[in-house]
Amino acid sequence: MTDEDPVSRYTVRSVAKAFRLLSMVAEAPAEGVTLSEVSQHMGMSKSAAYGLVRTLLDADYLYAREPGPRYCLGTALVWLGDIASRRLPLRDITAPILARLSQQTGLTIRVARVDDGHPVFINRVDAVGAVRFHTPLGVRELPHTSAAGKAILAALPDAEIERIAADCGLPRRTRKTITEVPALLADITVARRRGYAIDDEEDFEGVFCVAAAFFDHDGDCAGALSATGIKVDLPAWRIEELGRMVRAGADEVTGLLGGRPRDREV
Amino acid sequence: MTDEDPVSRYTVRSVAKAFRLLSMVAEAPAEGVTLSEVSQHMGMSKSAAYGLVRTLLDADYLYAREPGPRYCLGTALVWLGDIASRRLPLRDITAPILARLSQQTGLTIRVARVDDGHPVFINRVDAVGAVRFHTPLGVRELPHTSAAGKAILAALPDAEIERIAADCGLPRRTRKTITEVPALLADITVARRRGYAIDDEEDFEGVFCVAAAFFDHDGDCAGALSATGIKVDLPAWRIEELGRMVRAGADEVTGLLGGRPRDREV
DNA sequence: TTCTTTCGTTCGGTATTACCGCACAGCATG
DNA sequence: CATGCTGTGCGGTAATACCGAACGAAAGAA
Repeated sequence: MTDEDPVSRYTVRSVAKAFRLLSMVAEAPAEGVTLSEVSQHMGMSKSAAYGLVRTLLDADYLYAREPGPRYCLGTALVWLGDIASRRLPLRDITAPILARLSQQTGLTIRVARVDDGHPVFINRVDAVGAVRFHTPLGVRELPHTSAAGKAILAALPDAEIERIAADCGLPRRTRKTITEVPALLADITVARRRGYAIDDEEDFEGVFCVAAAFFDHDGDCAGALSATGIKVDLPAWRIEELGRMVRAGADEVTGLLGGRPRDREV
Repeated sequence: MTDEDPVSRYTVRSVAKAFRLLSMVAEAPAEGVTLSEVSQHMGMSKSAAYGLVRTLLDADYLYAREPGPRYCLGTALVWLGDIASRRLPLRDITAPILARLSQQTGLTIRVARVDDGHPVFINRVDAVGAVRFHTPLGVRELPHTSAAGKAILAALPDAEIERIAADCGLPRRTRKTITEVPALLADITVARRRGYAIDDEEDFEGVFCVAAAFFDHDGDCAGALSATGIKVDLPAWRIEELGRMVRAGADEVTGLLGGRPRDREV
């Protein structure tokens, strides 16, 4: 066997397998998975899967739900995830601003940080009584299908945008997703002038987002705030108002970061 | 070597080590840990620690913060923790009640589920502008030092309380921690009559908690709601009012669970 | 009922592997 | 310059995690 690419020489394979297992459980239905499903999806014998699962159970990374047993994500992950998210500096700084925007707008407000041009949402505040969007945290999202992603791209030079677009390939998510680089650049040019970016059903049908980026002390984009709602609830005048509010919130974050906004025309 | 107790025959040791490493990082300062600290605390060579860390980095369970590199908990844990906590049935049910209580009281409201008589907090809503308590989620807490723990104990027969007390040994946390079984039983008897439990600086100096339990369809205690504040802000009349509000919130949760409250006198 | 299937669990044996020791490179600091 | 830290690489070997087979139990079919 001379496979070198899939894992580096230094990768501890058992650990990588354990993480693949956790990802599999995370992507499976909430009821959990059975041991046989694990062994099948992981391509390993039942006894090997059993050992892995037992290890995860002992560490509370999984728990067994009767009947079945069906295995679900355990409380140790709640613990680690809580600590990890609390330690993200952006989260504490932005939390009160998220809460205020959520109250003012009655919408779901999220904050993303930048990861190589891609947005990674790190916190979310659902407005009371609002529609709940099942948006994951801690995942690198596509930059061209979300308002936050486009707000982040807008802070980069066009050449950089083209590089990122080439990397991820602008996959289609809905009928209205922008899948061509020129159209993306045009949309971002408009966003730069306007001061906020818009996602008009480009990620999910019927869902509308408004987002604005904030900047750190180097003038680099550190992330974006976004407001998410149902399109039918958002006439043009409301979007304009939302854009101003999100823009103001993002500028406030920039101030708290001790940052200065980069010139709009990059 | 004939050690059998520390790990069962089915434990995948590398994975257990990876989890110990994550716990270590979680308990270390927020700035992260260096490779040498890892190898020391884990009792393994630097090269072995390097392999583990590389594996965790590749999976985004850790990320390297410059300078140093110092290793911190990564976004994959935010992702998994978010999914895990969203899938806890109690969390969705109680979320709006937490938000309402937090607004009404201006305090931090938490919800715990039961794990063998111990409370495990699974969600928290900080009131805007309130003091932030650094209370972890997803961890089995001591039953006798928190209001939530005592509210949960109050739903158990005295014999069961004595067993749990013997298990964890009632360790002291502050000057006012109850460390003797008779005093604990007396405190819980009062809580049963009153309808809510109190933690009067028994876990942290200066911190006061009020909690009430809720019940599932079997009449078993499923968890508790608690309100946490600074003692100097809470005169007796306010505590009484808080107790009524928390009790009402917990009863509401009981209703949503399709449950019926167990008879107070167990 | 009885047969059949499928589940989770357990146990040796062996091929795989993860670890230790050592050596080297990049930075700081003295 | 020397000296103390880092993190990074590479063999060799002891440790190990995996496979395959088998068992008891439970669920479904005849």
